[in-house]
Formats: sequence, structure tokens, C-alpha cells
Amino acid sequence: MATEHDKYIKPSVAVDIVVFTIMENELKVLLIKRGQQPFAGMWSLPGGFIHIDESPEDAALRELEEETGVKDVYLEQLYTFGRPNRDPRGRVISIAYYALVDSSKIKPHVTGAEKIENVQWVDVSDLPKLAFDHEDIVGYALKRLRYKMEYTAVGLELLPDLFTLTDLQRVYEIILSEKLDKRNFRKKVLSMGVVEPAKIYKKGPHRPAMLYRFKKSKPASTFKRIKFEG
Amino acid sequence: MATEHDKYIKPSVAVDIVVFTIMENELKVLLIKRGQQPFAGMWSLPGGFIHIDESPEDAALRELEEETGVKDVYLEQLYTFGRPNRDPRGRVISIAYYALVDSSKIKPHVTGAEKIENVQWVDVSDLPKLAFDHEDIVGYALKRLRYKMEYTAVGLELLPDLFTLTDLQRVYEIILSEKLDKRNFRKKVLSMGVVEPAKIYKKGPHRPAMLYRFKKSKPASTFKRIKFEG
DNA sequence: TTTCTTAGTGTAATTAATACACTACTACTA
DNA sequence: TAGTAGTAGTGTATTAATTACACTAAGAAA
Repeated sequence: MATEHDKYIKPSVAVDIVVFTIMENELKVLLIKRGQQPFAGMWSLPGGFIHIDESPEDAALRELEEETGVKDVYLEQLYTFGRPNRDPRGRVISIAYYALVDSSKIKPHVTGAEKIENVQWVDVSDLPKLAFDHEDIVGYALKRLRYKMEYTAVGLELLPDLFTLTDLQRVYEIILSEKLDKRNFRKKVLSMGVVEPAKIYKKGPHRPAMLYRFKKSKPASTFKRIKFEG
Repeated sequence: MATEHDKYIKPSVAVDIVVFTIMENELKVLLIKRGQQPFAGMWSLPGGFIHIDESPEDAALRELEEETGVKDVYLEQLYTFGRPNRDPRGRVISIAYYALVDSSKIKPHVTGAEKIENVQWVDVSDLPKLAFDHEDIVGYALKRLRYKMEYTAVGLELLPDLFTLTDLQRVYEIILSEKLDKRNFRKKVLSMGVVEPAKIYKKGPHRPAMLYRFKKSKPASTFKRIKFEG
């Protein structure tokens, strides 16, 4: 039977992922150097075409694991980019995701086909020119991440299982590019009830800090909004 | 030249639109009765397949105009639904949008192929069972609309060019399903600077009310958040 | 035991949100 | 033409949330 959707020339459907992590006190994005045309030699976002039997989320997770070796990530759909000429090869619609990964979980050398020199974590404030419309996608992801930081505890996703409140504050300060008041920050985070003390102390050269963990029971989105950027 | 994306069986890509309007003091959604299998005879969201040379936004606007006769709408991408078996005909990925239209702009009889009895505005609180995963899509759209109402002036999109502040308050009350304080509501809306008085009064049997218009200069998103629903 | 460095804590001032009730204006009708 | 019905329009006091701000505590190292 000829079905309705067979009448149309079909676009290809891909996923692209903006993977954020915090390394060296900077917010970084994962980039891949393209090996083929178009845009051969240029940096681009990790991603690829959706397999016919997998959901877009699964495709994003698969690509992500192939390219970073990371499995447990926070992944959120961002936006679907579908301008007809965004890909010179033909019609490609891309479902963009962003992911947050704890840098301590990233495997030191990359699995899969990509060579190490073709994979790189780059400062968001120092991005090279990117292939396709990937600069737009990164911009969009950054906006969404910052926005979400203002009123949720999504920043927890960038930290290891145990962390100090100072670590968490640093994550917020790096992403929002602004200094936060220590007492007010702690007051807010603790009043949200999204973290709980692990009753273990971090060892080190100075005063030991209480380690906290993410309280799984609470949804991560109970932050009270601070302000709104238009 | 064989390109990378030719290797994959391609899914079909569609758009579905949740069109909201306010009629009879209720928030309504536009539904279309399906004429063919699958789900023949069931109600569904307006939508259709993307043409190969149009952006998803254009496809959504085209479908919308075909089915409601409305051109000037507020349209926002919602989410892309791509579960492998969401459509029994085969792999169909749907980019969902929601739209807000002023009910006074809706043409009384529908243009295009749809028969009038197959098109209907339904109360969001009284939806029938819908085809495909369209109930999920409506639920998602409602959540997003209510959320956005809390901190932006998006409700303006449901009103004609000139409206009273009481009209605007009614829109917010209907969508949020809660009564708002008149003085506080007016204070907030006016302090946002998103509307300006038209210096014309609405005529009627009672005290004439000042008509306002949407101030185009300001972005619609300057509302201060009231509260957060998790 | 002193110094260095980070951890941890409370209160007062300011700002934003809420609760709340009366007068003003017009059309209609008696 | 005075009264009534019905919507428009306005301000202030209370409460809650956010912000600003500075010292003591603990351990490691010299």
C-alpha cells in the first residue's frame, strides 16, 4: 500500500550534541575535527544520523558514548534545526541536544574511530569557526544552560557524586560568569533541599569541607528564579 | 557521489501544531478529524509532512493557514517527538509547535480541503482521545504555555490589537485557572512596559475602559517570574 | 606556634509580592 | 432626572524574598 508519507522526498535526520563540561575552571564544549567534505578539517559538534530503529535520544546517547566514552550524562533536547540549506549535501534536519558531563568521568582516550587529535574540549569563550550552523547551536545551548542555571540545580550534573558546596558554587560562577555571595548561595542551595550532606569530609591541605551528594528524590528543578534575561 | 547520509533509511519528518485560542471564556485547541487510516475517524492535531524545500517553521505556518485560515500567529517550536513506533505507518519524526491565535482573526469557514465538520475547537479541559501521541503533545504544549505565562507577556498574543487590561487579565486567569488580583495584575503588566495605552476608550453599556496595545519595541519576555512549578 | 588557606556561619537593609476596598463613569430604567 | 447596575480604575500596609556584608574555625605546612 502506498502510504501518505511516501509521496514526499524525505530529509535526512541527524542529532547534534553540545557536550558541556568543566575543566581547568572553564566551561568547555566538545568538538570534533571533520575528516570529510563538506567542511573537511573544520571543527564541528559531535553527532550523526539517526538509525531507523532508535529514538533521537538514543541516537544522541549512542553518538556521545562513541565519541567521549561517557555513558551517564544529563541530556536534554534543545531545538530542531531544519533550514533547507543548512547542510550543503542535501536536506538534513538536525535535532540538537545538550549534555552535561562530569569531567572526572571522561575516559582519557577516546573510544571508536575518532583519532585523539581530532577530538578536543574548547573553552566556550574561545570557540573556533564551526562547520554548518553549529555556532548557532552552541549559542542556543549556552543561552539555555545559563537560563536553566538561574532557577534549577542543573549545575549538579557537572560534578562528581560527592562534592563540596564550594565546588558547586564554582560551577555556577563559571557558567554565569559572575561572582556569587557564599552565604547567600549556600542558604539557597540548602533551602532547595536538592543536596544532602554525605557526612564525609574532603581531605586536603586546609580546613576539611563537608561533602554533599545530589538528593535523587527531589526533582532537580525546584530552584527559585533569581532574575530574568530577556 | 555517494554521500554519508544516503546510507541510512530515512524517517519521514512531519510537523504538528497545537493551536490555542480563547473562545467563550475557555482555552481551546484546534483538532482535525482524521479521514484516513491509521486512526481514521479519530481527532488529531493539525499538521503534515514537511516539503523538501521549506523550513519546519514554514511548514507549520503553511499547515496552519490551510487549516484555520489564520496567517498572523505566534508560533514557537515545542519539542521533537521521535519514538520509533509513534506512527504505525512507519518511522515518522514530528517537530511539534504551539501557536497562539486571536479568535477574532479566525475565518469563520475553513479554507482548503478539510470539511467544516472535521475541524473543531475543543476545550483543553475536555479533550477526546487523540490519534498517535498527540495527547502527549498537547500536554507538553499546555505545560509550556502555562509556564511561559508566569514570566512573560505571551498572553498578549491571544488578544486583538486593541484590548483592555481586564481582557488581558481574563486571558491569564483562564489559562492559569486561577483568579488574579486586579490591582496587582495591572501594576505588574504596566511596570513591564509591554503595553501602551491607545488613548481610545472601549464603548459599551458600562464605564468605558482604556484600550491598550502591545508595544512592539519591547521583547515579550520581560515578565518577572511569579513562582515555579516543578 | 605562627601563618596560610579554605570552610562555615547570621543579621540587618532593601526590594518584591501580596492582600485588601473603595470611588468613578456610563447606560439603562423607573 | 434620580437611582441602580455593572465595569473601570486606583494606593497602602504587611509579608516574604533577596541582597549585602565580615568574622571565626579547622587543618597543613613551615
